[in-house]
Amino acid sequence: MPPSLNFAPVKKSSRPIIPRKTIYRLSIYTRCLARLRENGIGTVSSEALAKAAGVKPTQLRKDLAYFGTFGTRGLGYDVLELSQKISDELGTSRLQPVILVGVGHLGLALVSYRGFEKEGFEIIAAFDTDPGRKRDKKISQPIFGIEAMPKFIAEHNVKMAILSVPAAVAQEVANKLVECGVMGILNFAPIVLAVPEDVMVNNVNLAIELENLSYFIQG
Amino acid sequence: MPPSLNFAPVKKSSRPIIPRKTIYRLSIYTRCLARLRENGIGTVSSEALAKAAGVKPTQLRKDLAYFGTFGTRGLGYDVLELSQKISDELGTSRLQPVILVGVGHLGLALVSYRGFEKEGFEIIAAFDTDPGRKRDKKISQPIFGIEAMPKFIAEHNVKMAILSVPAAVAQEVANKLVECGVMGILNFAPIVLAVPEDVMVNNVNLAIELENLSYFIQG
DNA sequence: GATTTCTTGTGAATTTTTTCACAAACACTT
DNA sequence: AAGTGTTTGTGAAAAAATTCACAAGAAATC
Ligand SMILES: NC(=O)c1ccc[n+]([C@@H]2O[C@H](COP(=O)([O-])OP(=O)(O)OC[C@H]3O[C@@H](n4cnc5c(N)ncnc54)[C@H](O)[C@@H]3O)[C@@H](O)[C@H]2O)c1
Ligand SMILES: NC(=O)c1ccc[n+]([C@@H]2O[C@H](COP(=O)([O-])OP(=O)(O)OC[C@H]3O[C@@H](n4cnc5c(N)ncnc54)[C@H](O)[C@@H]3O)[C@@H](O)[C@H]2O)c1
Repeated sequence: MPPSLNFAPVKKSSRPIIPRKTIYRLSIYTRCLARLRENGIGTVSSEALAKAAGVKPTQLRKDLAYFGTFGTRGLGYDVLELSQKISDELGTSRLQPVILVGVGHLGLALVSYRGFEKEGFEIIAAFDTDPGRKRDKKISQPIFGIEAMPKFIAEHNVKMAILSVPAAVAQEVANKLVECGVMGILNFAPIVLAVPEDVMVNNVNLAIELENLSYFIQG
Repeated sequence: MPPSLNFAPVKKSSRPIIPRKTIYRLSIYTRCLARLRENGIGTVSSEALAKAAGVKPTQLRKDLAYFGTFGTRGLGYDVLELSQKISDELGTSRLQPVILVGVGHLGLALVSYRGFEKEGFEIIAAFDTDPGRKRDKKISQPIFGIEAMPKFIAEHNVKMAILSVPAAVAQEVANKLVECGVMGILNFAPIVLAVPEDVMVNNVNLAIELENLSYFIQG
């Protein structure tokens, strides 16, 4: 789930193998820690942090145990230090360049969203078959024609892309991205993309999320 | 899963207990089956369908085994029949009314998206503190002030909502939704919502999806 | 400084999920 | 109608993830 929704087996070469679900939760923990920090809280127990993150305390501790021990018994975790350690582990200490392909209704909302920068990402450019029509909107990133993509990806060493084109062309565009060297795709098109196994796809399928909700609420 | 991103334990009263991940996959299977149907294919083996869905054949068969046996040995599954059976199980045979709260950049894209209807959902109305400003856009649903929400939910028996308001007010709006009787929330705000345990929240957190991608591609 | 109170870290137990392996069932061919 | 080739359905095994339970360590209190 999202979570959920992404099942591909994951291979990692170096470092200890950390379960994918743990990685998701680490992301959640950093966000909870950020809020604690904003509120001037310096120390937090696994119980309190777990509650904020919506998980059990033992799970939080187990998750952290995969890559180190950071707490002080009888006291808890130093908020700042733990934030830093998780960021280091996730590799989000440095900003990652991301491109977006398909500047339609959804793509435009994503491109104009200012929330990603705070989280360590930046959509540095967008591409569309019909780029001209989008220029009037007040967004800061450049929008290029799709033919400019290969050169751009190479020059900026782009490794991640957001794919928000119609389903009918999504596979074809994904192929092009892979060909250009993109290793991670966040896919909004409601299809299962076929990619080489060293390329990772995370799917965001809103219809499936709704379907899932509807199943579980009607017991 | 993305999905992926949703860890809440799930209680279901009646019917056999089907794992949450299986439910997600059932949704994927129906979509693959729909494409097969469009291509005029009447029968499919677990191997072919699993490949299309990006899972292993034995997993597909196990998933189906949770609620019945629909295949013909030596032949495979009838595409139409299996579609129908999964839809029945998921309860997507009938259209579910959904409302959206927070008609901003993202909310507008979602409201104007015509893809949900095909999937058995319909955003029947949207709500915002500032509804007037949005009216000029060419969308078919009505946009109401937030104060009209309780009455609307009650009258239309709404059980699911999409939440796309700023993070700062998301909890407050979620509380209101729960109070009105909403049982399932698809949450786009990057915070962990606190809700009663019989209310289900599916989170879509794009920054976390990107973070996750970035972790796994840099090995 | 001894004692009490917390809270972590973790091996073991449990639960859940996935995969294996193969008999049973059916289709298709001749 | 017998024989051959597929493909399902499913118990059993394996793997993965979660939870338990508690010893060990550190702080706070007296
Ligand atoms: N809008 C939503 O709320 C929403 C919700 C769920 C899923 N989705 C999915 O997200 C995707 C985008 O949805 P949308 O509503 O923004 O669609 P859209 O039609 O508004 O936008 C698609 C954009 O992709 C561009 N495009 C088309 N072919 C292209 C190509 N070959 N290369 C580059 N760009 C190309 C088009 O010019 C257009 O700007 C679709 O797959 C849709 O199913 C959208
Ligand atoms: N835009 C994106 O691409 C994107 C990406 C990831 C996450 N998100 C998240 O989605 C949410 C919405 O993002 P956005 O970019 O559309 O924001 P936005 O500011 O464009 O829109 C928010 C809307 O909510 C309305 N609103 C504010 N308070 C409200 C209340 N109490 N009740 C009802 N409506 C209220 C506002 O009037 C506005 O129309 C945010 O939580 C954001 O973090 C957005």
